[in-house]
Amino acid sequence: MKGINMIQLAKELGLSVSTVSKALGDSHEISASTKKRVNELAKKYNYKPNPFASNLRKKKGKQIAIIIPDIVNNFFALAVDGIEHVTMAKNYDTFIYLTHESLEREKALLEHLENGLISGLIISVSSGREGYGHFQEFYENTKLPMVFFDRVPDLLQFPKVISNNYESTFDATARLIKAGCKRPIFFSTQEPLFTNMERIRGFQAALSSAGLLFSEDMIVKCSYDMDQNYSALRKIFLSKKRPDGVFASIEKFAISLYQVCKDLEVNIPRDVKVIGMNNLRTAALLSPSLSTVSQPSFNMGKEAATLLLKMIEKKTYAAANDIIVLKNELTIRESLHA
Amino acid sequence: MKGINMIQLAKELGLSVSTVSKALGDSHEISASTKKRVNELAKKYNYKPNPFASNLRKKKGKQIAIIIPDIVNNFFALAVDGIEHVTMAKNYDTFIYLTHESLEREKALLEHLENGLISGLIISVSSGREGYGHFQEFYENTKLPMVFFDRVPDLLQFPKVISNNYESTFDATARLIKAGCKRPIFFSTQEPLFTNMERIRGFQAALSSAGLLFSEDMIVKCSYDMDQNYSALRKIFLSKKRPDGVFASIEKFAISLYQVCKDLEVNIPRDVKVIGMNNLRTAALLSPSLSTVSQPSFNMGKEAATLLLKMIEKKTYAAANDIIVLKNELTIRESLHA
DNA sequence: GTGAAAGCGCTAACAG
DNA sequence: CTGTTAGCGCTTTCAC
Repeated sequence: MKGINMIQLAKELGLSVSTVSKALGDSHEISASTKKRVNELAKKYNYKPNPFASNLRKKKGKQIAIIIPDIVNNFFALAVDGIEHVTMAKNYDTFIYLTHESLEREKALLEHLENGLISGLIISVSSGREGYGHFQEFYENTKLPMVFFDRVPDLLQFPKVISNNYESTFDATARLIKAGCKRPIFFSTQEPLFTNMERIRGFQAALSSAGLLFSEDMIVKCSYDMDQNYSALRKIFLSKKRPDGVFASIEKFAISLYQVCKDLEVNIPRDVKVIGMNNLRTAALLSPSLSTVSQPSFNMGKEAATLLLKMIEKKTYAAANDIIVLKNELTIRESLHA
Repeated sequence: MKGINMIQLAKELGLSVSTVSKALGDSHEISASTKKRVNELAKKYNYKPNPFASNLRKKKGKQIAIIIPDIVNNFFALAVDGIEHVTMAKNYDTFIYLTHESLEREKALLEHLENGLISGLIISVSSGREGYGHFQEFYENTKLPMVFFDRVPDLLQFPKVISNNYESTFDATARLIKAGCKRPIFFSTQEPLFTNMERIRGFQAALSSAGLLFSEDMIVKCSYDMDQNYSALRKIFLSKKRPDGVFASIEKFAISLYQVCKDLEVNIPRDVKVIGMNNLRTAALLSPSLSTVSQPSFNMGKEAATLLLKMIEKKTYAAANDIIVLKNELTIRESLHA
């Protein structure tokens, strides 16, 4: 029962392997009747073509990979959901790899994937600290279709799916200011990620357009480590130059902030107004409810996967410069009330 | 540069392919000096063995699969994180498949994976509605190592990683009662999942041990659809026989409940006390902060993967009856204050 | 310690 | 419409 192969099938049918192969591939050069016979016997024996053999022969397969920094983050979880949605529909198998924000890990992963395991790659970058040479190199070595989403290497010529970070951060910051903030700060990642840079640009532009002065210490580099983050924020809120508004660019950051404010009895929104960039379903249930800029994560995943599969199946050419921009959504809640 | 293979390597080295193969595999029958030469040239050319060829030849590979109902759920996201933690360390590639609670999808997936793509499987089941024949069948057909976690098929003889659902639900329910609840209810999944059954058992036992009467309508079957769920809960809280305590067995359920209570102005914890089974980082920040039973999800994933890889690498035999039980953690917060 | 040869299961020319 | 043949790139006897 286990491991019946085409040769045995062919033998039992009194046909040649190649005929069987073509029949199973629904080739036009095979008669309907043989196709039927072949398919029936294949089903009877629960025959499944060996993907290694066929991939080896065809020099490609229906496997792709996702490389993301983290899965315990609603944004990425939703994106994976979106990706899986389309790969499943098209019968692709999807590998998942997590970099945990480690550049080393990301490089090692790409190098590993040069072995030809996959036919395409969806990536959200872990860091821009040392440039994106490894992606370029991967591409040179493999010529594999790659699509980036959200955290994209801005300087590289690859198809990308992003959301309108500049505009939405501009709008959010404007709301912060409108609600009375004179000295809002921006909780930023430590790495020079394009996504984050765009948001900072939006933040700055909103300040300047409201006639407020921007200073470097308005950008607070946060850590992905919750404990470290907590201490750093605590220090800031204990200092005399306490901020009166916060834009938290990452899901985790707003959570840390809420904890700090709770413990220090800093009142949100009276003492400090907050907007968080995230996709937490619980945002509306926090105390106070958290105003959010949420990204269309599921759809970003879907778009990225759709694009990738098109490239793999060559239904589209030279997608290399495609940039798909989706819209973020601003939801004002209690944390921003004047 | 792209696609150099062993034959070319061998040619350039003036060696035979088999020698090169053995050298790269660090075989004892190859001299240290040739090994060195081979490895150096391989590195120089960035040679990567073709996994399809080697998998085909060896009839197995270093790929495994995860099948889970959902990734947009902190429990599963954390479990995947735990799994990836160990597969990464051992250089396994990990496929991810989502069933979205669909039995059909689950069956189709298993059937697909009978093609031999993977060497092992980690599963959290989507439903027990029609038994677990498909898992048994998959095993008969493939003899592949399989490990179940959390949502496990209780009647099947496979290794499992679970947490102490009975005990922790018992304890949680006891706390609900101790806080004054006379008529607590249990928000349950619709499917007869083992996990859930265990929790219900714990719930019932706690009632009976406190001398309270159990009635069938204390078990409320919730939907995974948030909207549907919302309406159903709303109805319950508008009825005259309003519950005074809730144990929410799934992450989403507590969220829906909070929304309903907020909208209906039912006060938590005064009017109804709540404990939720989940791993939300925001539980402490909800209003009121949510008491939780949290599962050791990351570790469950780790244990499951560790066990699976051991089975694959035959370092352990007949693990078929292994059941690893980890402990859940009860955290009391405002939602339960008397 | 090294090499020759067979073949994993499949696909794709090419012939007929 | 069907069959023959030649590999895909690697591992593994078995000789030497």
